[in-house]
Amino acid sequence: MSPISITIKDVARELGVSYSSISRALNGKEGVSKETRDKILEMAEKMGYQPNDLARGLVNKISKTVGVIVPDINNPFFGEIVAGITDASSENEYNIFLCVSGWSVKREKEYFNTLIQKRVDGIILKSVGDYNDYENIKSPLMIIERYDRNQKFDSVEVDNEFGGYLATKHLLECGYRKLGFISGREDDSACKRRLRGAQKALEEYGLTLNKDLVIEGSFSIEGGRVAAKQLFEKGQPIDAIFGMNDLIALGALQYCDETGISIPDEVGVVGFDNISYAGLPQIRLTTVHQPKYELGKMLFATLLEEIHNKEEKKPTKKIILNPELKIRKTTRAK
Amino acid sequence: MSPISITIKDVARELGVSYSSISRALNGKEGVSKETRDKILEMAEKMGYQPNDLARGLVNKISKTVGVIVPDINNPFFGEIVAGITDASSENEYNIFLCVSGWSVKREKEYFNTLIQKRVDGIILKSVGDYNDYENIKSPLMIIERYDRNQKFDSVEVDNEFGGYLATKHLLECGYRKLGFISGREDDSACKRRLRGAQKALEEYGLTLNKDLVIEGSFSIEGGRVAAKQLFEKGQPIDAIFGMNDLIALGALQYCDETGISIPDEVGVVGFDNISYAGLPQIRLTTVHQPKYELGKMLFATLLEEIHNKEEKKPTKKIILNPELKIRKTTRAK
DNA sequence: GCATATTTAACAAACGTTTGCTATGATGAA
DNA sequence: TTCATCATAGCAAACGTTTGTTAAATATGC
Repeated sequence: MSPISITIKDVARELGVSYSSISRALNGKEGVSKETRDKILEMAEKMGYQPNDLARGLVNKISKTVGVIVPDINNPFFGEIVAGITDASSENEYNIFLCVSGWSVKREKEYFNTLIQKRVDGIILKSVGDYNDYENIKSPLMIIERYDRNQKFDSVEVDNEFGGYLATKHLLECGYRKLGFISGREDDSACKRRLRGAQKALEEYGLTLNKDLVIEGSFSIEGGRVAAKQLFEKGQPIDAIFGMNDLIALGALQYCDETGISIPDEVGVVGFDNISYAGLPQIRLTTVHQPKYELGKMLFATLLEEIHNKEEKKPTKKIILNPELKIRKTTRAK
Repeated sequence: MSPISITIKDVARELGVSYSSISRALNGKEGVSKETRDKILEMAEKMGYQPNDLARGLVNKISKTVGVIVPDINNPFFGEIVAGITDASSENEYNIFLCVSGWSVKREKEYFNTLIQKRVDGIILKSVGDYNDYENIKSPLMIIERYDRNQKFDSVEVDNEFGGYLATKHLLECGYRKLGFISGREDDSACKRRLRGAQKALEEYGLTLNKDLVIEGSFSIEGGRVAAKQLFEKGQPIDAIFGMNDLIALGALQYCDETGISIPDEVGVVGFDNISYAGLPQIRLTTVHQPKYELGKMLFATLLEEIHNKEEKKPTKKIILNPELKIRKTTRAK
């Protein structure tokens, strides 16, 4: 009757050698002669020995595991970030726990807790709540799109304010003047900063951001569609929409399609993120590009640094990448 | 100097009680009086005690963790399946390790190994290689789109052959006769079965599947685009394309757009999966719907059953859901 | 050939839990 | 009062590793 799972001790018994030697041989540490090392390696291989990472983690206090919490894995923005993270992590022999909060603060907190219990080495988080809730966390934490006033955590993100500025300025340059804005969540920090950028652009044109024309929707196609409906039904004239992400912009486009509003003549639309579908010939959404995959890679790389230098308290890092305007066919030529 | 992480022993010391009592209290087991139980719970809470799941897993031999290996997280087909899996797992207090093989057999194998080492309770796998490689695995294994001749593993999937049949029959009913097929990978079992269904439909129309008109591409938009190019440049007349997934079909559409081929008059296109973008008003791709999210939920639920009944060897389960044809505007009316 | 340095390997403690067993004290029956 | 019963709580082993320390064996220097 073979054991469920064969351990270091089984190999040791088979070879009549102590298990400390097995451990050292397997980990390439010194203190074993080449001869016994080879013998051990061979036998371990032959017996199909697989180290138990739970036990390893317990003694090493390193689980080679990180947690990733995102609100929505089906939004390609997060999908691509996660792709970057998994690639970077597997290059470093790390595994990731994927947690999808579904925009629920409660679930996010629960996930955070179980990750702590799983003793992950670090966490990469896009919070839907308040980052300050995580203030006294001891494990390394990377923030996607941070905005904690205290700047307690490392973060990697695109310059959202500048992105919002680019998008809005473009609409204005195209001659649109009655801009509506569709945000994702009331207190999403990235949205806030994109709006701040928008305001800047408007001011350059002697305009001002009308709070009435900023609709709170949700970060999804359907959310964009209903928000667009609300926007148009307010009665105020609208000739352009800045959707805070591509999904929202896609939803707005859908609404215009349904109601026969012609794009880009009657109304111009610009999104944010540049998800892959935005570039399809049938869509060709004008949008602000974010280097999502690279963002993911950097998030992991920076987290890993943090993990390695856990001891020395270095100043928090805030890495900012540049967004880029992609002009396509949902805005008219200047 | 507070300890890095506070343990059961710290709580015990604080309370002057043995740690077995702590454990029993925390786990709601009997053998502790209500009085001490309350005292313990309160103190654990106050000290911010977080159980160590590594230690727990070590003794319980259950890690409350499952591994998921998919080829590509940015294909919404897998994205939605994973969403279903994560939702189901979090309902059951499980965490998932997300592994993205990038269609590489080597990476898939490596991931599989590390998952074993992490002592996951089970694995959900879409293999890009041969399932028989996993023949003598002891841990519960769920297969996405299985085709192991020996039927050794449980699986949940859509009836691919029927789906292929539906798509092809639809093209024929619309009057298209010169069908080209774009497959994802040479030996992808789902593709094979979709083609078998296609063959059946062709035969009903007295036609036969011409191997020359089956192109091996890759499961991506770009893959679909170049495969479509190849298909048309073969010189044989083509008036319809069945892309083995929506990404491929989208790529074919893109090629047609670039070369001025009009859809659906000159050429009809049908895809497979019904990813959310296929339904956008600008796209409206005719395709075969798969209930992806539900697939994910069932995959996890079935795996969990397996985990719980690990002992008794039950016959392998093969759950098959029905696909559904979504007729939209990339095929002309009958 | 002897003392010493060095390599190799074994022992045992530790990591943070769970749990079977035992000891203690209280309770109840006779 | 005495004995059996029972609820409560403590002890210690176990899970599968890593690693500091010690012991044995071999090699080195004179």
